[in-house]
Amino acid sequence: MTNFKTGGPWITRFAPSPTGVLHLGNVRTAILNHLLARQSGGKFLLRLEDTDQERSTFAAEAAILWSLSWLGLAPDEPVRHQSLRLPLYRRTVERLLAEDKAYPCFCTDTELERERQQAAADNLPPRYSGRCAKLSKDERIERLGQGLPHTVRFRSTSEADIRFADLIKGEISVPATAFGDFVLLRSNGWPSYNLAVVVDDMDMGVNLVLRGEDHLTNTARQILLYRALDHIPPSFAHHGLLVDPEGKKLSKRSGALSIPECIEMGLKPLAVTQFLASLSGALPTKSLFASLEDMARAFNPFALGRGNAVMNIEELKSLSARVFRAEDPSGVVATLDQTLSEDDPWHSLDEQNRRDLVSSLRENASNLEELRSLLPHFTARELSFTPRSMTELAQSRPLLAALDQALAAHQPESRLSKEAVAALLRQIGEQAGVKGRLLYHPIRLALTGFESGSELTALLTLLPVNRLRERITAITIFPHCNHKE
RNA sequence: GUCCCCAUCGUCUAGUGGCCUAGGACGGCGGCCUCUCACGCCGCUAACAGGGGUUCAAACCCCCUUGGGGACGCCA
Repeated sequence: MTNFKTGGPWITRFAPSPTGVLHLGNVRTAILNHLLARQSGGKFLLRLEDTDQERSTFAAEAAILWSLSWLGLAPDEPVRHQSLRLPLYRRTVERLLAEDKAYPCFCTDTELERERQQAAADNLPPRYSGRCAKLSKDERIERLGQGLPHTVRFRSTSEADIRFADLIKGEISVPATAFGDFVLLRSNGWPSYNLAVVVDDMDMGVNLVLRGEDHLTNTARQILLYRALDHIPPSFAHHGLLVDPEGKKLSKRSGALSIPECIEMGLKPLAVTQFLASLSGALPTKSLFASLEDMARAFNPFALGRGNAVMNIEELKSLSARVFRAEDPSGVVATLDQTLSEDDPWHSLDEQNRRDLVSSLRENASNLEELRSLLPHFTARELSFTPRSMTELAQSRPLLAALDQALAAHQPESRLSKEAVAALLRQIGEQAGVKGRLLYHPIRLALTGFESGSELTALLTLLPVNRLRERITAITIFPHCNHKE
């Protein structure tokens, strides 16, 4: 039997319909397909299922492609559009028609709707009755001749249950009665989902279909189609769905984040991919990965979980913060170089200083935005204080004077070493007769304007001596009061 | 309603009949570090849904119950 070990290399695909933005549920499927293809030395393909003319938009298509590229999920072959391959689907349907494996159906929407309501009232499954399947050859020719609008349906009457070995779930059995004759070609000439999927997966050489378990019954339909077309079906693997903390279907407010929203929140793409893959059980959360390739190497398809996965935003955020703190600071430095306004004091810092600043501040931030908001602690030209802080500073005047004096002994342009800072703090602490909070807190306040932040000794090494003294002088002359409190 | 799938700490999971007194991660709680917040480190917490079988032995195999999810479109 084929399984993740004996099969492969896997040619996988992600096949979204361009009808909206990608959310975490969709993306999980894409990531799993991508990692599996990479891990097995196969290929990851991308196909846009834009056969619904009413709902598909170019804006959605662009957003999807953009989101995938943000995640780093580039396909190995050009993106395929189903809307560009209509003749292929049509030819396939004609073949099935000729072999009497499909038939035209002239039932109208209202007729079908009435049937469904009747079935519901009778507590029967809402399925197509197969009325048009029984039409005689002459009746068919006559109606076709009249140019009546019609769909083409597949004769799905199978006497045996449809069985297949799902690579994640194991043996699956779908009863032959689970669905009726389904539509292959709509009355507007466009293919239905099931037809297009089968034709394209065959044509693209896809050998593993990995998708959400909401497609389980579609799989049975598709297997029937493969048989009708004398083609061996690919392997199938169905993962559980993403659900909210209550176990309900993921809704907007329960964490159905879209990728644009993830970007807005400052989440790291690698964190999103790792989180989603680990939610499926196929990747550990403990270690961090440097790249998607790294992740693919560690990816274990055997561990893919069968059940649903509960979306936990806090866990995603915490993973993202870890990723953010672990990456090389130069990327962040470069981003700040480009995005901070030209007159921002940031640009007056030298390269080493900028790196040190980022490394230090990052410990208190979980993403770029938070880091950016901490920057003024160090770079602001003028600090402002609350009345309460000013009281504390006034009381600490002797201490601050001692600090200023001690700083005067150092080169104005230089930055202090950690050791020098430690010695200096000890010295002025003794001089002013204070220690602990009474020593550190006023200094932090005076130098940053904030009551909390990164380690004080690191802080003192980050600014050149003259800047430190400027700040102390500023508050002893006339500090800015923050009236907002 | 019918059919399908799923069921281990709060969450993601390890577990494929004896290595299970059920392991890890995240969270929570406590502590250490510490001027603060965060990071980091240490410790603790907490689960086999219930009931029947099979077996010398069951988290693991079978059945039932319960709970959850999904599917039943000229959407994908």
